[in-house]
Amino acid sequence: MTVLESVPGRTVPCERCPFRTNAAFRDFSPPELEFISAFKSGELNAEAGTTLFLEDTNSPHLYTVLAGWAFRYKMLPDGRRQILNFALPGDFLGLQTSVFERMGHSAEALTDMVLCIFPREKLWELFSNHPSLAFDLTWLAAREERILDEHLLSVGRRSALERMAYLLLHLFRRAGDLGLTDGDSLEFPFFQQHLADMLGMSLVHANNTLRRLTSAKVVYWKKKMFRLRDRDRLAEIAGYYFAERRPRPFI
Amino acid sequence: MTVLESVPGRTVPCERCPFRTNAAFRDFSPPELEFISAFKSGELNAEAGTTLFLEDTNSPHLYTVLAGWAFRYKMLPDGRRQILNFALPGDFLGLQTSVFERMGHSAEALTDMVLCIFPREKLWELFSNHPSLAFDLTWLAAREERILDEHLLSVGRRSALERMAYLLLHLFRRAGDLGLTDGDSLEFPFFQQHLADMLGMSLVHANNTLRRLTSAKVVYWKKKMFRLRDRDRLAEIAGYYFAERRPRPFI
DNA sequence: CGACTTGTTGATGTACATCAAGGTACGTGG
DNA sequence: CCACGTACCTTGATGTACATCAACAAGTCG
Repeated sequence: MTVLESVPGRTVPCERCPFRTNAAFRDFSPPELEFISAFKSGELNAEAGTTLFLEDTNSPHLYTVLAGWAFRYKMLPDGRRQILNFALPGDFLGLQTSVFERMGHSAEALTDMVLCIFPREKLWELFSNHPSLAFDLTWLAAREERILDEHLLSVGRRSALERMAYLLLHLFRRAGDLGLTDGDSLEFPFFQQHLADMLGMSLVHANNTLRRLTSAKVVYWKKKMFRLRDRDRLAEIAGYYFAERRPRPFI
Repeated sequence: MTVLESVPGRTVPCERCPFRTNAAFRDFSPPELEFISAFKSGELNAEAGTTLFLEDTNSPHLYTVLAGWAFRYKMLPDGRRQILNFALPGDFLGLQTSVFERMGHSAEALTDMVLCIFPREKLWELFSNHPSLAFDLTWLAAREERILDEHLLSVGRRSALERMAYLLLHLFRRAGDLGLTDGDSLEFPFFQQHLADMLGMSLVHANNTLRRLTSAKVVYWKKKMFRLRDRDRLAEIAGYYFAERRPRPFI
C-alpha cells in the first residue's frame, strides 16, 4: 500500500487524492472537489484487525477506503461468521448508519488501512447540493447489491470448487481494476479462514478446495501470494464469469 | 390484491395512490407528489409468470410494485437458479438498469401484478430537483443491501431448518408491515420450489424441512395458506431475529 | 526455546442431493 | 360421467459433498 507510506502522518488533500489520477475513477468538477474537501473531516489510520463497525451499533462516520483491505461480516450468536464482501480502495463503508439507526453488519480491517472520514450529518448537504455525487452514492450502492447478488448465487447454487474459482476471479479482477495486481500475481491479505467464511464452508474444506486448484496448476497460493496461472480454466470452473468495467465511483 | 381489482383498466393517480394512506410509507410534500405524478409514465399489468427483467439485457423502465409479488433471481448456465429476493408492494425494481447498462439479475412476477412505470431518462431530474426523493432511493438501496446481507448469512451459515425459519419470519414480517397479513395468517403466492431456490437447497429437502416445522406445529402450510402458529419458537429456531421498522420508502 | 498461528492431511459422521415412485388435486376432452 | 394428463406435494432409498474431530508440520515470535 504505497499510499500508506507516502502519507506518514498528515492527511491527503482531496485535490491530490491518489484516485484522481487512477483510471478506475471518474473525474470531478471543481465544485464537486471543493465540496468533497469540505465534507471530509479527517482520516483514520486503522491497524489490521481493527473493528470499523459493529453490528447493531451506530457510527457517526462514513468512510471511504483510501488504502488497504477490509471486510464486512455478520455473525450468529454461536459464533458462526459469514463474510459478506470485501472492501478495497475506493469503496464506501457505512451507508446503513446514515439511513437506518443501526448497522446491520460489522466490518474489520484486514490490513493496515487509511480511511477518509465523512460526518454523516453532512450527507444531506451532499444530496441537496451535489446531485451528481448523490448519484455516485447510488451507483456504489447498486454495485454493492450486484456483488451481493453474485455471492448469493455462489453460496446458494455453486459447488465448493465453483465457488472458490468464482471468488478468486472476482477478487483478482477487483484488485486488478485498481492497479493492485502485478501481472498475474497479487498479494491477498487474508487467511484461508476468510475464504471459508466468505464461501460458507468449513476451513478444512476451503483448504481442500483451494488445494485442488493449486495442484491442478490453475492458481498458485502460498503465504498470501496469489498467482493466476490459468485464467480461462478458472473462469470455466466458475461456471461463467461476467466481466464489466465502467468508471464512475464516488471520491 | 385489492388494488388490482379496484383499478381494472386505467391507472392510479399518485394523489390517490393506496400507499399514501398506508402507515408503512412516509408522507410526501405537494411538490414531491407533483414530481412523482409527472415521473410516472404508466402502469404495467403483468400476469403471474411474466418476466419483468432478463439478466444481461437492458430495460428502459424502472418500476415500483403497486400490487402483487415478484422475485429477483439469477441462473447458472446449466439451469440452477438462485432467488435473490422477493419484491412486495412498495418495492423498487430496476435500479441497476439506470446505473449500469445491463441488469445483473432477472425478475419474474409471482402473482398478477400492477407496476408503476418510470422512464429511466428522467431519473436524473429526480436527483437534481428532488434530493429528498433521491435520498429515498438510497434508502431503498440500503434496505435491499441489508436484506441481501441477511440472506447471505442464512444461506452461508444457517442450517436448513434455521434458514427456513428465518425466511418464513422474514416474509411474514415484510408482508405484515404492508398490512397483507390477516392476524397470524397470510397467503404465500409461491411454491415450495421457490423456497428451495431462495434457500439454496433442493426441492425435496425444502419439503422435508418445511414438514418438520409444520409437524412440530410451529407453522401451518397448505395450498399456499401460511399460518404462524408459534412465532417465538420460530424466531428461536431462526437463531436470532432482528426486528426493525421505520417508515421511509419511495412512493 | 516453548507457545502460538496458520496450513495440511486423514478418519469418521452427517446433512444434504439425487433418484424414483406414488399421492392428491385439478383441468381437459370424450 | 369417466379417462387422461399435468402440476404440485410427499416420502423412501441411496449416494455424496460436505462438516467435524484430530493430529501434525512449518513458520513466527516473544
